[in-house]
Amino acid sequence: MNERIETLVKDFPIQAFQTALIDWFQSEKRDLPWRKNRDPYKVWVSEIMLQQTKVDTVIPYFHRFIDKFPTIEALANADEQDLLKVWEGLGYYSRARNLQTAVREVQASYGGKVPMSKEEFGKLKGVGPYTTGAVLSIAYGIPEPAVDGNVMRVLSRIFCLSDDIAKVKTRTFIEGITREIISEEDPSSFNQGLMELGAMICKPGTPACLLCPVREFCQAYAEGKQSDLPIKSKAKKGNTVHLTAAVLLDSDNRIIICKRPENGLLANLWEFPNEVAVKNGPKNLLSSFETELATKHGIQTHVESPLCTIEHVFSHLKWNIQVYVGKVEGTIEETNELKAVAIEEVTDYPMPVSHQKIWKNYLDGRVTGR
DNA sequence: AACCCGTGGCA
DNA sequence: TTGCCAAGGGT
Repeated sequence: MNERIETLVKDFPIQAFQTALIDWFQSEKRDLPWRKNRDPYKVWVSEIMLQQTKVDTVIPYFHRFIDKFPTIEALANADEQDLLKVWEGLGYYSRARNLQTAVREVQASYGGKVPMSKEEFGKLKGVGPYTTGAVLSIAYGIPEPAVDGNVMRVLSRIFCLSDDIAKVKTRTFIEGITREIISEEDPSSFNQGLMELGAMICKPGTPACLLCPVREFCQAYAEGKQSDLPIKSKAKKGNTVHLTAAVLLDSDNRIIICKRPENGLLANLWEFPNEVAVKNGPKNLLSSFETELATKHGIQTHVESPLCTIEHVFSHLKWNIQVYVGKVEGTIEETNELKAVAIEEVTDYPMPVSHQKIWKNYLDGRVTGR
């Protein structure tokens, strides 16, 4: 244990803190679907879904996911497109693909049973330090820290830490603190208690200290600094990318969609043909767009009329999409990356929310006769 | 270490 | 409207 952690923990009433936190968690915890049992697979799925995602958003996805893929075997054998369709709209799609890679590894190397050692489990794709601690403590009762944003905020206030919680080093440091104060008897309730406290009481901004079960242990509260902690450096805001896109119909009124590359942003999801817009006038823009579609997909297109503008904000960039309606000459040659599908079949394909917006706009326009 | 990777809710 | 935030991990 390093010297700074030793100093912080030396006079901290560990036993009393554990009892207050765990008792509060036992009586106040929310009734969440992944808390119905300790099936390591279901705990694992929930923890992946909850990464950077709110509980209320995850709940319906969790139900649909477990309904469709109830076991490790079911997920391991699933088609990736079916998997992405269930994940559609949840974001961070590599989580889903990494999870499938990981359960296949569990099938191949661990007889289909989620491994209990942090070395083995933590090595799996998409499983980092937080998820390792969360799954091992909740499913198996192993006293391993599970330090997420909640825990960093709570412990920054309890111990009055001014470290920047945006830094990886700070998470490692707080894991060290947690290792010293975690309950060996009930690490599951301890870890979940810290997170539940962060979510329900010890919120960002102004926390509800008067309702806090561990207020008497909180140094920030004692010093009136609870609203100034934790320290978190700002993320730089992303640039805007201007795109030109089109809903294209072939001579059979089928819709042209294409598959995104297998790596990077929105990997392997489907979308309407689009290109980065060139910085020229509208006429020039559209003709160069048609040229790019011909070069890239080998399709002859006629972009005809504007449909809508879509603004879509990502965590690290923004899309501004000028959308048009147009036609493709004849029928296209379908490939793995390019398809012409019936109007009713478009939503069978996993699409990012930005392109779902485009499709909704197109269908609304058809209904109103635009 | 810094950047990439989604989305929706909310002050 | 804009920025911030949410049970992070990969590279």
